[in-house]
Amino acid sequence: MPGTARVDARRNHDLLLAAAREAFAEHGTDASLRDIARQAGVGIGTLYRHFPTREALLEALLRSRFDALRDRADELSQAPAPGEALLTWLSELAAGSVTYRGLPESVMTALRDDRSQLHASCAAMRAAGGRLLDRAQAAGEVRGDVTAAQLLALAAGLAWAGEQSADPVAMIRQLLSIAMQGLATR
Amino acid sequence: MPGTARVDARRNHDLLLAAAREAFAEHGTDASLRDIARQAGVGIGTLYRHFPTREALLEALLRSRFDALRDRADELSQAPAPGEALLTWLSELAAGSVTYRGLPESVMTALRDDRSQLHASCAAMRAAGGRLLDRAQAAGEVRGDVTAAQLLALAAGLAWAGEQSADPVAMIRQLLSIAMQGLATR
DNA sequence: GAAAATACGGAGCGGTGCTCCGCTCTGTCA
DNA sequence: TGACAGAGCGGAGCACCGCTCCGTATTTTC
Repeated sequence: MPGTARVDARRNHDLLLAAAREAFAEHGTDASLRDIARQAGVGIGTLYRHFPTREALLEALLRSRFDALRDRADELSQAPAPGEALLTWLSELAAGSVTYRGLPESVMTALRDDRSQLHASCAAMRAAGGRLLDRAQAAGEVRGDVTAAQLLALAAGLAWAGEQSADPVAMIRQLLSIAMQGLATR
Repeated sequence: MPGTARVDARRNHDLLLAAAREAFAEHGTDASLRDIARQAGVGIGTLYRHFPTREALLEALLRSRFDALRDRADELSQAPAPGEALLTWLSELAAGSVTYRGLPESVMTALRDDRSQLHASCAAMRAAGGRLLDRAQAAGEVRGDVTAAQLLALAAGLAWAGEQSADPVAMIRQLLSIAMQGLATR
């Protein structure tokens, strides 16, 4: 998309992205889209033309991060200890969830709705996590009765619980510790 | 409050409660209050006079249930197996969370804000769960580094994850199974 | 039946997401 | 360089939201 559009369009695109990043960071993923347009110095119509849905805006902000998480999973699937690798990946996944309040909900919604602009990158990330899970299960280090969807739901649930707490990072770490012990075989 | 008010007031109170129960069940805890008033055949002002906040409405609908859960915890604290008792209680807690979508969030919000009308009953329930937890920890059946607040956050997080899934009941059961194994000592 | 107390209802305010369309500005081509 | 097609812009407008405020209606009391 860069280069192919008019220069004013490209400029507004970038201004909107910057404003959205700030607004989501401050007010969570349900920040006012009007405020974002205002902050970008742009009309509300312009925002909707560049990003027809809120998911499209989130996708533009998060795609690279989700892709990185997917690559990270593939990288970790070469690690010697499959169980440890899964723990590492889950930790990084959960850690990233604190950037925008409401992000776990957005991810779960995107996974449920394949028309969502966020769907593709989330699904790719889940698939990569699933491969990590499969390997840990094959190695006998993780309970066999757990699916990738459940794993993602678990991570999202813990991240959500963190959001609700006074110290999200500490809460997530503790809940993750419990969850990992719960995932281990017997 | 029953008997002490005007008969029309008492009637509208009950109509509102019935409409709210239905609306929350259908649309979750963030159902439109205007719709609830409309459904009750009452003005929006009347709704706000009877229930000044959404939490007040929820409290009226849930107080008895929370009280029952508190009593249940006290009853279970006499059970022979403290760990099993905790599992039973958590299961019942999580099971109740599926009645209204968004309920886990309401509970966590209420616990965080002691001015909320829901706060008292939620806090009492958490305290009762905490006693159950203490006993399980004293018996050496549950990890010592877990607090009542974390336990509630965990339960709410799993319930929230269930809400996001296609089959909430099955998802909650599975996540709870993982969580319980994670809570057990080593 | 009159007076006092209480409750009612909805217009109205500022906010939201989202659409639609007249106008502006940019890139292109003669 | 100047004109023109069309891509891009912006905000008025719609329907909804939570919430307040106050003139009116109803119930209770005397």
